[in-house]
Amino acid sequence: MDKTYQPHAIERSWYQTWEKKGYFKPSGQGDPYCIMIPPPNVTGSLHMGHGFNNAIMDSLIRYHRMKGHNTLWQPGCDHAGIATQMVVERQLGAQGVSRHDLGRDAFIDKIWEWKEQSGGTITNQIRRLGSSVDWSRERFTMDEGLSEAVKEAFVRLHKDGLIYRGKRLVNWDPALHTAISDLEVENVDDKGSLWHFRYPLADGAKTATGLDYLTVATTRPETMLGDSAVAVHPEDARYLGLVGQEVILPLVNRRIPIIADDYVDPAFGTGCVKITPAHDFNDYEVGKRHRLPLFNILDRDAAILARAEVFNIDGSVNSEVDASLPAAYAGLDRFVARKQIVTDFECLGLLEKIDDHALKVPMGDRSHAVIEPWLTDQWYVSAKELAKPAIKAVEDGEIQFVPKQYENMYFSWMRDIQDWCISRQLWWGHRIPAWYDASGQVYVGRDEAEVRREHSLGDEIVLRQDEDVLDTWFSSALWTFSTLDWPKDDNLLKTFHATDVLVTGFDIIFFWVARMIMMSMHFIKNDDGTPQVPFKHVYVHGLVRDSLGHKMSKSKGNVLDPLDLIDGITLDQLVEKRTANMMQPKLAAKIEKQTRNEFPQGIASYGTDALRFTFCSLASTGRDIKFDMGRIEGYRNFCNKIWNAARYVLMNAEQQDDQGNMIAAKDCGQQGGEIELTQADRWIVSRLQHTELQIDKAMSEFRFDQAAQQLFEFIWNEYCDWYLELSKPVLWDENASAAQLRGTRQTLVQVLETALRLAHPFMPFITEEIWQRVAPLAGISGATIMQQPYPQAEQSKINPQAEADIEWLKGAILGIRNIRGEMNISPAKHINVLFANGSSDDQARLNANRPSLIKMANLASATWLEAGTEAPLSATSLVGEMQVLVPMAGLIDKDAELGRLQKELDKLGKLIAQVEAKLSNPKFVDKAPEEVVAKERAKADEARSAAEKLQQQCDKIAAL
RNA sequence: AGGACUAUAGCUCAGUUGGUUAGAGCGCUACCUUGACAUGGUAGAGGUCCCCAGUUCGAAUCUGGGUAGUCCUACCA
Repeated sequence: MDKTYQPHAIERSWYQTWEKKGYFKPSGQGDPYCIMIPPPNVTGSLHMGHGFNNAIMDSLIRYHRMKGHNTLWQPGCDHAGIATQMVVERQLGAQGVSRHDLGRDAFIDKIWEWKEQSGGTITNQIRRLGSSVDWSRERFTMDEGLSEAVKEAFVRLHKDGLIYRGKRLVNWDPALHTAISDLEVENVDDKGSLWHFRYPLADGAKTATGLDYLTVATTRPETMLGDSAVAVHPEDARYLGLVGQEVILPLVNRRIPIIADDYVDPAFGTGCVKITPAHDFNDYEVGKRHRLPLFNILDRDAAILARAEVFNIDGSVNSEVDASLPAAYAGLDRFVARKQIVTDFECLGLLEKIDDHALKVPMGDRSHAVIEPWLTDQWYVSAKELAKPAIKAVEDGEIQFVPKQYENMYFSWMRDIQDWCISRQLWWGHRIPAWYDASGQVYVGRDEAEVRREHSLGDEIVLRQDEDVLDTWFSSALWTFSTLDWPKDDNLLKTFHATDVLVTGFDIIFFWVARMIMMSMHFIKNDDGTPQVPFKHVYVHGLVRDSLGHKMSKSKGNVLDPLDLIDGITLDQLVEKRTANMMQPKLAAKIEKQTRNEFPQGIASYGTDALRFTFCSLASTGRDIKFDMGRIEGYRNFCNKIWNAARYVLMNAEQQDDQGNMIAAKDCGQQGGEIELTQADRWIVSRLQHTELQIDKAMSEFRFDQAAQQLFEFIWNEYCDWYLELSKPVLWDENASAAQLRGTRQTLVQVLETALRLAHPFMPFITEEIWQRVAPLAGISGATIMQQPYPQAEQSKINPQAEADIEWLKGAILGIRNIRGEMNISPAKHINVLFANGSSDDQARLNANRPSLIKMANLASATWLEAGTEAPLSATSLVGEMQVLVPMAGLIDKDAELGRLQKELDKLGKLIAQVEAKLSNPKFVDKAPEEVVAKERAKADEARSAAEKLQQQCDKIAAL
């Protein structure tokens, strides 16, 4: 083995081997365990969030696979309608071609081309992350099978009355020319204005204060062209008499009524609200209540129409209204029209004032265009009914969120869920399985033939399929079962559904998690006919942020590619990567500066295992993680530590014990005929059992950080720091018996072999690489560590006596090292140490551990001082009652030792004061549980006795 | 506007049902190339657990109120 750990030398080849040999496929044996990968966008590339997500899922998958489960990790990608279409349109745009130039079919072909070309990026990244997904079951939401599932779901929901088509206000994205759902709208803070317009009263009417106009305040002047009323609060005394009368809408010269509605807040602005039902969601509701006509004044680009399209609120055309708009605005973009209209009001003397106003502007999450509420025909899923069982499943604990607080977020959204607009005016996606005849009558079916058959439509009737496609999230909502061959075959579905855990970020709980629950429970049934949940647990992890706590995003230029942490990247390459293809090239300079500042040396190569271990160690309670380069470097060092520990073990154990002398793993820790175990051997085996228990506990609670921590501490602080060192005096002892040597060698091997299995779910590559060399020494044959059983603690191997003995030994060594370190005694100096005032147990322990003690504390001698024998003047450390004495002569300065003792005494003094304060409080003694009081008493006694001994020592030295 | 979450060492974070001398990694200081490892070893320094009240024998932990930050949902024209 190389002297240092070189991750790139081992990772790729192991992954290829695993994949080629089919180790990622379900074993077909044991209880099923299944995770569905949250499908990344096919044309994107994985970022740190995916790396985090994958690290957790693969840890769970490998853990359960080793536990003997029939394990499936289902991979795949999402077609990501809008995002993907935008990417390809942008590419075409760079060549001066629009999608309309190509036409629908050719454009879709282009997207497929791009998907073929870029889809490999993600699968390569998933492989590099070591994710043990079953590639043979890889799915894409636009695959034929999944497309069938989408059609099936649509048709059935429609039959069940849960999908309908309707003309309503939707969030219209004027840049992308499509409707989007509420969730795809981001409300962004903006500083705007509140314009106060005067609307003259008709027919000479006057307000209570004698004015001949009403003043309305608006943030969107241009929509006044579509006003169909002015509303006041029904109890607003100022305007009571005017309700039912009319105002003349300026510029348009339309008479519109003054209505009374609770919606109006009399305290805000003037208490008069212009009502534009076709361009505002609240006004739409008001309009519905008052049966007002809707004046649609905008086209799909959000430019002003020449003539308003007029509908009543029920969608019928209102022929009584003259709907022509002032010609001056026709064709103007809404923001241009806004300026013009304000100017025109001013000219008419009808602009009262302009106030600054903070508001939220709705923006499309993809296009960042200002969203326009717009009246169109769209398809909707009616969500209320679907939500009911989905809410109940979480209430009943059939689905559990981890951490639990996310359940509240889920409930609050689900209990107030709105219908879901699922149609999109895009080309890339699942075409809606609906057909129209010449009169506009709509028919829903799996295909045209079915529609004709079911509705007895002859060939003479021309049918035209709906041009629209479905929201990407519609197909994603079916992911847990559409990937398992639904609706064609329920074999896999019966085995792996409900899946075990969904691992995801909180940002898509509404988009995806909630909808998966609704869809699964509608379509999939348990054996007893009850609705089946898609997964039993939802593990919600936080976002990965940069070192400053900022969200990573391309436009900020602070994204990290997990592969760059694995392989490393030079500074120049990183800058190049972050500033290439910028939407706003101006930012490039800033990003470059920031990057050069944060990574002056570029990024070193840390390897997959270190990256994964870092993610696991940071995965605590669902909170966001600030990615800290110090952590990954530390865990790369941890890998190196494991690597070198293995080198040491192999160096000592290879070609030493043939198979005949091998003890079976299960006997490790027991005294055998040809094997003699030291207390250190029993100790490390005992500590290993504790570690196994704690890791199991952590995994059952999704506490990957604790599992990682346990592993780290066991391997580094116990196995490497102590056990390996304790093995040296045995292995290097010329007088050691063959049985003792075997005992230690085999404990070294077996604990290492077990620890590798323990660590494998978190660091798959290094554990496999080393295990291949170590397993044969442990008498284990097997092709891969992946298929070995996960270590399980055995109560019989927990050995409190051995643990106490080694704790004693550690205490003595630490005491001596402390004196050595504090007193600046050269590490090269072999010193003589005396042990005094101890029990017979102490004496026995000294005798049993003398060689270890001498080696690890670098002593010349360790001598038991018989009672009554005068000790030379010494620096002192205590192990319980026993004194460990380092004679000062020629080594230690008197004042230095006094200083050191005083420091100890100060510490003890504080402790004693603290504990005695408690104990002298009668309320504490009376009320606290007895064992707590007893513990405090013992603590006080121990501290007092120690202080007393150290004080004596102090006095003795001071007296010189 | 409502809600959630966060605040612990210089930095990144653990800290279970209230009882720990409040921990880890990184960084820092000193010493050390000793036959697994300098991607290392040994020893050490470093904390008013955001603030204020309360409950309790006892609070980093529970309650209330602040402060600061992050986020979600809804939204007043």
